[in-house]
Amino acid sequence: MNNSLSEIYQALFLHYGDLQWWPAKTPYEVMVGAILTQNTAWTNVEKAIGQFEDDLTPERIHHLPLEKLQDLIRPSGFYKQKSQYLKVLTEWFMSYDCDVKRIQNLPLSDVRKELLGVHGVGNETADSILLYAFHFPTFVVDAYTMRLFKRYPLDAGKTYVQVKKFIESRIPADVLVYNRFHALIVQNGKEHCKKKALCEGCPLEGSCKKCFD
DNA sequence: CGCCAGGGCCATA
DNA sequence: TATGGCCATGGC
Repeated sequence: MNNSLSEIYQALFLHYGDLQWWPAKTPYEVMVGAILTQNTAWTNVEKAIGQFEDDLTPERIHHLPLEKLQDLIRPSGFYKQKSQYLKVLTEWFMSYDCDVKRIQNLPLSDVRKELLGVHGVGNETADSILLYAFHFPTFVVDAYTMRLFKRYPLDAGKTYVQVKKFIESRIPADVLVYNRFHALIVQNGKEHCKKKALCEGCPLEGSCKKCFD
């Protein structure tokens, strides 16, 4: 990965160190968190997941009445939609007997297409589940990533898939590296690349265009 | 009080 | 392909 994209990775890695995601106990908890965190602060997701008191399983969600499920996840916001999303995503998982290894034996592109067919699972949620729950080498693009490449002098493309392909074509497919890079982009984004650019002290200061959204 | 967070769906052009 | 409205809570 000898290109200017790797310079971003190197700069962030030197500054922040070896960050890792995803804070979850089981693959299924990753899936749930991926839904609950949609346009939502992670602190709110933690409150919602905490409501389950260490009993967060596909079987429980499957049998829980919709209203009860909504009560539990309310702190994460958008609870009416997300309760539906959790239901259908859980159905999908159960259609594989909740067998992660069985899913991992399928082609990445196939699983990705299936996830995108689940109502409530878009590009980022699908990639988050693929990478963090199933450990497929797929890169997760998010709002911070899009923002970074709008401001950085690299033509990574305009759409989600374009930016994703741009990165994946320049950085070898590696679960650990993709995990770390995404975590670094988000950490940096929280400090320096929100809607308002806060470039002071940013490890990319000087090479970034500093343009605004 | 307003802004915004680790999006996605849907209608519209 | 690309906007815009909508969904909802909690931290700051």
